[in-house]
Amino acid sequence: MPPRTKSNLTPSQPHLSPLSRFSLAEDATARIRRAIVSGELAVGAALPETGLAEQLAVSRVPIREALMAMEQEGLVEFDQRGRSRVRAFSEEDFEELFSMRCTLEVMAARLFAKRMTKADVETLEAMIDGQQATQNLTALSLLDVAFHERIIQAARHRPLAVCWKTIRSQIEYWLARAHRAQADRHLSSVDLTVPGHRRLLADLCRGSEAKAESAMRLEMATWREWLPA
Amino acid sequence: MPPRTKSNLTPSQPHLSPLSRFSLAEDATARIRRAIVSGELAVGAALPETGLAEQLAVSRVPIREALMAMEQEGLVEFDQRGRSRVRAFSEEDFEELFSMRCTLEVMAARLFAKRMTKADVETLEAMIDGQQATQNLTALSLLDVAFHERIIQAARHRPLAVCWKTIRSQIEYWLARAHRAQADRHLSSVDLTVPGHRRLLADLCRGSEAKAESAMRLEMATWREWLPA
DNA sequence: GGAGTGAAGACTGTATACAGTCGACGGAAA
DNA sequence: TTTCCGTCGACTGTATACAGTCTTCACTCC
Repeated sequence: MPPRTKSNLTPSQPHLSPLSRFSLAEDATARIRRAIVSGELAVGAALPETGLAEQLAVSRVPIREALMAMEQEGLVEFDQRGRSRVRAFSEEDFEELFSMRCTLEVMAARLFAKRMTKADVETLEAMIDGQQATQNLTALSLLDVAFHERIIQAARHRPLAVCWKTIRSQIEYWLARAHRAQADRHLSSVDLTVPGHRRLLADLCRGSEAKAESAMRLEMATWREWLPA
Repeated sequence: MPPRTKSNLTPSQPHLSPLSRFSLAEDATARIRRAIVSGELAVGAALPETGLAEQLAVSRVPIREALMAMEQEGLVEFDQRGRSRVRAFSEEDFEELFSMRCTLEVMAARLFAKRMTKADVETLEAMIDGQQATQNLTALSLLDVAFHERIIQAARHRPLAVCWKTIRSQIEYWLARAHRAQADRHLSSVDLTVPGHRRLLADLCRGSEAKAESAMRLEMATWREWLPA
């Protein structure tokens, strides 16, 4: 690295994206989310602020923020007294989650068909290639969700993105849960996911809202059937 | 009130709903929300935690919670440094809000057609009667939103209710804003709202999902046209 | 034995204290 | 005059302290 004097630090200095500083609250949120999605924290487990603060070696303040964020994501629920637990999902919860996802993703598909850019498509293609190269099931499910999220981002619709955030973690939870339940059966899931995504992307790119909608409905139905109850 | 001795306090004591204790954070949220919706807090105004805490005579902790909740509701936004401001809405924001509302309410209408109970319908009818009796424009707009929220509650779909909560306050904001802008023109809005709601409710009760959807789309279109940009 | 009672512990809600960052402003040097 | 630099003030992020509530459980009194 060349020696850098003050005079080298001009405003036009390129390629130095600002340091991203995560707060302790954000870190705690990510850590707790991962613990719930992975099953490390069992369903119904109590989440006392003091205990979590001790484990994560921070004060209760960032933990409180994290728990409130996780409630918004639907992974944590509070009782009347303010105590939080890992949310227990019922069969009905899953059906509701699925129908909500369907509604939001169909809306996203129509918007995508109208608004997509070349860069969007290239990014998505690259993501599919990344899925192709994956053998790890957990990683594949995360990439799967990330792919759909990218479509929603490309829809460039702020309220839609906010709504999506309220169900995204729950979808990850269900996928991870399914994988844990029958890791063996799904070893071929790459062969299922990748062509499905390629076809979906191709249909979304035709520019027809109606075609985009039906393609997304097909993708949703596939996901629904694939996922055990 | 009859004198009450300890022996009268049996578990079967009726009609004493538990005291609802609002936390300072909830109170602060409601107060700040009202201030933004009513225009008391101007668009773009800084919302320093210290200042709000002083005004509301609480510490910064409940204020922080309130601001985070308001961000989720879309009325407050944070900059990179964590400072919050009253969100500024653009014309595009309004269009996005409207299309999101349309998607969610159509979904709710279909669910309502399937799941409504007699009690739901009676409640909604009573709400319409309440609107009929209103002359105050601000009160009417709140009742209008409450009516639609009641339909969504009757849809009994948890993720849908969560998504609705992310846009509800923004809708109230736009309605209040419209009323402030042209309070005179809308003195006849009762005559517009009440029959519209009656017709909507009647169509939702026919039990046909398709009819419910088209009725709700009509209601949304009416709202859209009625609301100035 | 059973119901009432009181003290202890666990936990949240709220307040206060502390630390670090960023921007504004003003003064000094080129 | 312009630029650089340092100080100050405002504000957030985090930690710690305090207060109040609910549960539990043993104990006492009937």
